[in-house]
Amino acid sequence: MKQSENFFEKVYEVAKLIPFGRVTSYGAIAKYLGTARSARMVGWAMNASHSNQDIPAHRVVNRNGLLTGKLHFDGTNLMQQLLENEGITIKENQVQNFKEHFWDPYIELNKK
DNA sequence: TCTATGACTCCGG
DNA sequence: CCCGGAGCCATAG
Repeated sequence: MKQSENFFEKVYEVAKLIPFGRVTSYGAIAKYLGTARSARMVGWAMNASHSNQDIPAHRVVNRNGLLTGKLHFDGTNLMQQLLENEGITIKENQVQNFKEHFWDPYIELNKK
């Protein structure tokens, strides 16, 4: 019970730390949280983030930069528009130059 | 208590 | 290079 809340809270915390115009992957967050094999759980946490609008879930995509969670947003292209609004180009539900926009919490938050 | 499912990833053919 | 299957772990039914 408490652990799950802590897990969710951690996911939210990391999600909030994602810089403007940057994106990361579920696996990267999971790795940072110490549950690298639970990338799916990160997605689950995002699903629960509906109650926390402060969570920029649109900045979280799969490791290919694919907007897998796009369908989980209200609109059909809301996620894409939010990202494009941050200067990120989306094509075919995919983040262009994903490698350049990628933000790895495990590295970025650790080296500092 | 057990089974099914998923906003993922990795590995093999 | 593209496609399919298995692993992983937490939540819901």
